[in-house]
This record gives sequence, C-alpha cells and structure tokens, in this order.
Amino acid sequence: MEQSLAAAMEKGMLSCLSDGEVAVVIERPRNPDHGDYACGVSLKLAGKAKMAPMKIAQEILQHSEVLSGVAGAEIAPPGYINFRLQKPVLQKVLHEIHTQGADFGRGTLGGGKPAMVEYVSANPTGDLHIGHGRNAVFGSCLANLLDFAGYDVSEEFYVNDAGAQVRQLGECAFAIYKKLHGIECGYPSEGYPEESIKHFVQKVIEQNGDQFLSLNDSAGAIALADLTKAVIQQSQAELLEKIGVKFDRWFSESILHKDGKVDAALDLLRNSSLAYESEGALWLKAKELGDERDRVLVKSDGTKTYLAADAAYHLDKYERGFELMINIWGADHHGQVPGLKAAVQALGKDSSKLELILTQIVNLSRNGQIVRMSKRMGTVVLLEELIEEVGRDAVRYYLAESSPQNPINFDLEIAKKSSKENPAFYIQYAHARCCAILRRALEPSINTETKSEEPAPVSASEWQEWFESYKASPQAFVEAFEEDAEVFAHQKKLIMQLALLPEEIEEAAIARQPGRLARYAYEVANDLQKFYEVCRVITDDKNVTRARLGLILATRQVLANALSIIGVTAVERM
RNA sequence: GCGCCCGUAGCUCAGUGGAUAGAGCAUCCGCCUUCUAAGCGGGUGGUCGCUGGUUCGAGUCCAGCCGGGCGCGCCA
Repeated sequence: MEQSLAAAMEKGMLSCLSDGEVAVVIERPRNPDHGDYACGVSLKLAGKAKMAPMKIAQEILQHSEVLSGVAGAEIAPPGYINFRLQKPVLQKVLHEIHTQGADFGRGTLGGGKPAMVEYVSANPTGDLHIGHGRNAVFGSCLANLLDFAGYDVSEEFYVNDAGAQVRQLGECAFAIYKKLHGIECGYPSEGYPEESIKHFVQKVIEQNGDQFLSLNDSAGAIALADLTKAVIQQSQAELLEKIGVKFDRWFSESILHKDGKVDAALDLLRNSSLAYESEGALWLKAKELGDERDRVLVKSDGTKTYLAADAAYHLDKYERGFELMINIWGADHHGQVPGLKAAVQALGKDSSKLELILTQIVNLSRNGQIVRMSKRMGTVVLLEELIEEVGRDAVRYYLAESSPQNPINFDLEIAKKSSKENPAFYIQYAHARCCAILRRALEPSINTETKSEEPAPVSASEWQEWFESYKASPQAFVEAFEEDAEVFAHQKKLIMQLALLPEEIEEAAIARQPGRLARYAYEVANDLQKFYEVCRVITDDKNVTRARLGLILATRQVLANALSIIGVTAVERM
C-alpha cells in the first residue's frame, strides 16, 4: 500500500516539477484526523521549487492517478497530502496475514546474503554475568531479526581459550584442586577469586577424581586448565540455552593458533607494508588506518597479542564469505574497535562489512537500591541468578527492549509483576487472550444457572471450513466490521497496526535495533485490548463470528511472530 | 588531557529534519450480570542539560560548554 502510494506521489511529483532528488516518504499519522497515510514531500520540495508547500501538494495531487483502495486524498496545512483507505484494504491485510502465517513479516532486505553475528564471546574463566546476558539476548534477537529480514544468518561465540588467561585459570584450578583434597598450598596472588571457580573444579573432581594430585604445579595447572575450561564452557552453553540462545559454532581461539592461521595472518601483515618491527616487537601501523596510535601484534618475547589472534579470526570470517559481520561487544572494549578495523584493512579486506555494536552497562535495582556491577566490588550479579529470580521471558524482554547504546535499568520487582506495569507480561497476556477467545469458541461451556452443558459456539467442522476461508479470500472478513463508528475505529487501528509488521522488521533490521519489535508487540497488545473492550468476538451471528475470529487469529499470529524475534515465549494460557 | 556513549514528564523510556514532543508507571476521577478487570477510558504533569549556529522548519544536524558513564598497556 505504502509503496504504491509512494510511487503515485513520485509520478505526480515528477510530472509537474521534474525533481527526482527528494525521496518520497509515506508516513502514518498519529492523529486520525490526518488520515491513514500521509505524504509530506511538498514540505521538502518547497525550498527547491520556491513554491508554497500547499500549492505543490495541489499540483502533485492533480498529476497523480487515483489508486484503488484509496477512498480519498486531501491537502492539509502546512502542505501534507493525507489519504483515507477503503475497508477492503483492511480485509486484504487480514487475508495476507493468514496466508503467510509464521512467515508474515519476512522480507527480502538481506537478499539471502550470508551474515554473521558474533556475540557473548566471554572468556572461559568463570560464570556469565548480567552484562553477558545483555549481549547474549541482544545478539540473538539481532540474529533472529536479520534472519526475518532475509539474511542467511550464522551465530558464533568466539572462545578466548588460548594464552595467559587459560594458563592462569589452570594455576588457580590446580590450587583449588589440591585444597579440596586437603592439601595445603598457596593461591596465585593475581588469580581469579576462588569462589568464582571452585564449583567448576568440584565438577572436574567428580569427573576425574584425584588422579592429578601426583603432578607437579606446572603439569597440574596444564591438566586442570583444559578440564576446567571445558566444564565452564559447558555450563555457559547450558545457561545460554535456558534463555533461548544457541550458537551455530563455538569458535576456538586455540585452534586458530594450532592451525597456523594466526601465523598466516601475521605473515600477510608483515608483507603488507602496514606492519613494522620496532623494539623487538611487530607493530601494526594502526595510526595510519584511523587508530589513535600503532598497536603491537607480536610482543618482544615472541608471544602474539589478542589483536593478532582477532585479526586472524576476522580474516577467517571474510574467507568464509560473510558479507555482513556484526560483533556485539561491551562498551568497555570500544577502545579496541579502531585496532580491529585497522587490522582488517591491513589484511586487504573491506572493513565496512564489519560492524561493531557496543552495549552499555546493565544496572540492577532491588529494593530501591541500585546495585552496580563490578568484579572488583564483588557485587557481580550472575545471569543464572537473574533467570532464576524473574524467569526467562522477563530476562529476554528487558534485555531486548532497550537500545544497546543506552544503559539498562533492570528493576527486578517490576520484572516479576503480573500486570500492565510489566510489558513482557502484558504482551504475553494479549497473546493468551487471543488463545482464550478461540478456546471459548470451540469448547462446550457449562451454564452456571442450569448446570447443563452448552454446545460449543463453533463446531470443529465449521471451524475447519472457516480456517480455510481465511486463507481463501479477503471476503471472509467483510462481516468483521461493525457499523458502529467507535468499534470500527478500534478494529481499523488494530488492523493497521498488524499491517505494519513487515515494515517494522525492515526498519529495525536496517537500524540494527531488534528492540523496536518489543515495543511494536506492546502496541499490538494495547490495540487488541482496546478492541476487546468494545467488541464481542463470539456472537449469535455466525458470519460475524467467523470474520472476527479471523481478526483475533491474525492478531495472535502477528504477536507470535514479533515475540519469536525477541525470543519471548508466546504462551497460550495464563 | 584525549576518545566513545548518554542527558526528553516525579520515575523508566520511545521519538527516521516536519502537523499540537509521545507511551507505561506513579498520582487523581470514572468503568465488571456477557469471550481472561492480570483489563479499559479520562485528568494532572515538559525552559527536550545550557548557549550559539545551519534551515522555510531543530528533541533530531553542527560548534562550544555543563553533568553522568566507560575507555585510553608489548593485558585479555
């Protein structure tokens, strides 16, 4: 609809002004007095054409053809062209939703291009906290969104399982291992807090017993490093699955080293004239490529930096053919962005295919007190605790809803509430309400006065026919529309909202903001509630009931599709 | 000091250079014999951090301030 309106406007514009430089935008006015769709292109043209916007609007309208489905177009100050739609357009929307079902909203923006979202990528040295949770939810929502928008999406977790961190993990783990077996020993002074990894070492003992006790410290640390790392990774994966986050691949940094891919990338850089030796180290000329200063790739002791491995990892991504790569990082890593971009460029790759999205902190409030998360302060809130306290759906909703560049204030008390105050609940309630109406239509009921069983308003065979009719033709919905102006206004608002899903998905995908779908779902839920208040679905008139049930089912479908992107369960009953 | 992010109602936040800046919560007033009142309607509440600039038009773009967060290693 919007596209055909835009085309008509453009044609009208070109025929009278011959100016194709201004993009025609069709908007949806908030105020119902301004019609169903509006076009403000005259305002944009006023400056160039040196004409009054009102006059331009008139010219455009005169030169554009009348579209089917449009009941009328009028000009309103300061120069908008407002359109009113005919009822059949609404019927068509419902028909379309029913024919496309779970695919309603899917778009072709991505054109099937391979895209990769890399996120979480937490070190295998401890439990995931709420910050990882934010990245996990955001990343998985973005992946779902890009998939809906037509990309061929892969999701990857980069495991930093090489180098100093894992060595240190091994040292700490072996010390705890000995302690748990009653052997007195020292603990690495700069190590991870004992409490943060003790439960993992216990698991290692459950699986392997005391067989490593005879090893010396360095051999023990090596043995424990691998085992503990595996246990931690396993626990991270299980926890992430609890909130619906599943990766196509856990990409191991150590395998990158083992396969010689880091050395290969370093060789490329060495030969690229964008790297140089100085003070016994190998440097990347990052400053020439937009960074604040140059960066070390190989330290003077011969070991490779994190950046060297990351460069190799990203080279590998490019070689796998991804045309869009999005990394989700915590904002505390933003200083590394220019370095990685520089490395990618130095490797001869198009760095515009690599996007970095930085997520801000999550603040938790509990009993009115803001709990700041900080490893040093020892007030880290674990993702597991959060999921346990408020539930998977609330966690997903609250971490999905916000834009990444804004900090999140996660109120535990609100997230647990069963009321409109809690949007996660409210949306699910709307979906459940749709399901409830359908159940009511198909199930026999008990009359409270006579205690006798009354037959279901709609029989199973009838329902089968109706369900087919929704997909067969827009005609099935003709009777949905009440003559009553107030009821019709609510129906229309709801249907116009449902029709927005495809556009909402495309815009959210372009902006890389899956959170918009959360807000959109809330709007749909709100419009459903308002419609529900003024209009009965199940009536004595079969044709009316059939048409309105179709509207309810379409609403349920749209809610379910939007919820599937943000990964919140579409519950049938509450 | 330099770099990045943020500043919109009492609170939590939306807001693609365009119509009277919007929601929810809180607060106040209404609405249950009918499919879920776990809900719906209405009222109160704004110098869009400040000052300039660009523009026919700025919450939105630019510059400078103020306030908050984060980062500035041959750590990862």
